Amino acid sequence: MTPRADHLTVEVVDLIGTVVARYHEEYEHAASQHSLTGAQARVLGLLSAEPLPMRRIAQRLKCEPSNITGIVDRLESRGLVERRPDPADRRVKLAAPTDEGRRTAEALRGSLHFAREPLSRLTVTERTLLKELLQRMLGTAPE
Amino acid sequence: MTPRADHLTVEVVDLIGTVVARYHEEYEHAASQHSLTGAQARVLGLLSAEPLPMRRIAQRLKCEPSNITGIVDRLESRGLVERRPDPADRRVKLAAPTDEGRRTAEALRGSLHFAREPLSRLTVTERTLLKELLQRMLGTAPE
DNA sequence: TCCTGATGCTTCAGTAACTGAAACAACCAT
DNA sequence: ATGGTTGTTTCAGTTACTGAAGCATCAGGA
Repeated sequence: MTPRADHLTVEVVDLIGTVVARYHEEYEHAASQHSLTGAQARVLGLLSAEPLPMRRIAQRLKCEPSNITGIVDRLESRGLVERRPDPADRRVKLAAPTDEGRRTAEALRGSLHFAREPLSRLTVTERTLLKELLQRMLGTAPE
Repeated sequence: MTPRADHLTVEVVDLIGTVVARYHEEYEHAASQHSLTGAQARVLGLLSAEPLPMRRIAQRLKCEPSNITGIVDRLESRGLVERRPDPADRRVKLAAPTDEGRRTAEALRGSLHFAREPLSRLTVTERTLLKELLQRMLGTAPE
């Protein structure tokens, strides 16, 4: 009963691959419309929710902290992000979006077509169904 | 009737974002287990289906041809890919996997857990449903 | 046949993303 | 205070990527 590579599963995986590719395309496109790289857009998006220490950003993005230094440098030199001291720990630097950074992050979210265009082909019932299937798949289903 | 940012849609988009992130993680991980970068793995995967001119690889990966030169260079220097002349057009070079390249591509496919692990949480009926929803969403539904 | 323009690949310069090691400051427990 | 740990940066080195320039080849006319 081990469906090593049954036809249906392969088809679904292929579809997910297509979704991933399209999502990426759109994300990079939206980012470059605001003169950001994908990595910069991801960091800015994270920070727009909440200022974070460098180290946490690296954890979220699953990369080395030394990498984040450079990305935040570039965002900072463009006035989208600033580094603040952490009052609780003087080793830590908190990266926080500036007002302009927040505006850019907002605009970025808005230009992400992926939210609207492909999903608009589904009815509300179908969207709910899709949501539940994805939750089960990801193991994040509420019990 | 423009669901600008209705709650359900946002939730689904978030879930898709999670799927995308997890897919990428696994892909990069699988690639690095074979000492390949993500880009190299993608090119090798493409070629394992069929040898291709540089130009076509660039189109598929949506990047500049000059970029592909470097990636294929690295694959070639590791003996996974070779460049052959195209008998029909002497300008063209076909990139084709070597035997070892084919074996590596095969092993890579095998170590892609994403195919099995998350989907195994769904029943056959659910998988079929998911397939249909994704097809409709991507606009590739068979009418 | 000889131009001429388009096409396919590479080379080059320049930037961004990334890793891993080393350095430094500040933290924390003894 | 000592010493180990942690957070950030710096540095060297690799890969991925773009855009411009160059070279060879092709394909269509005059």
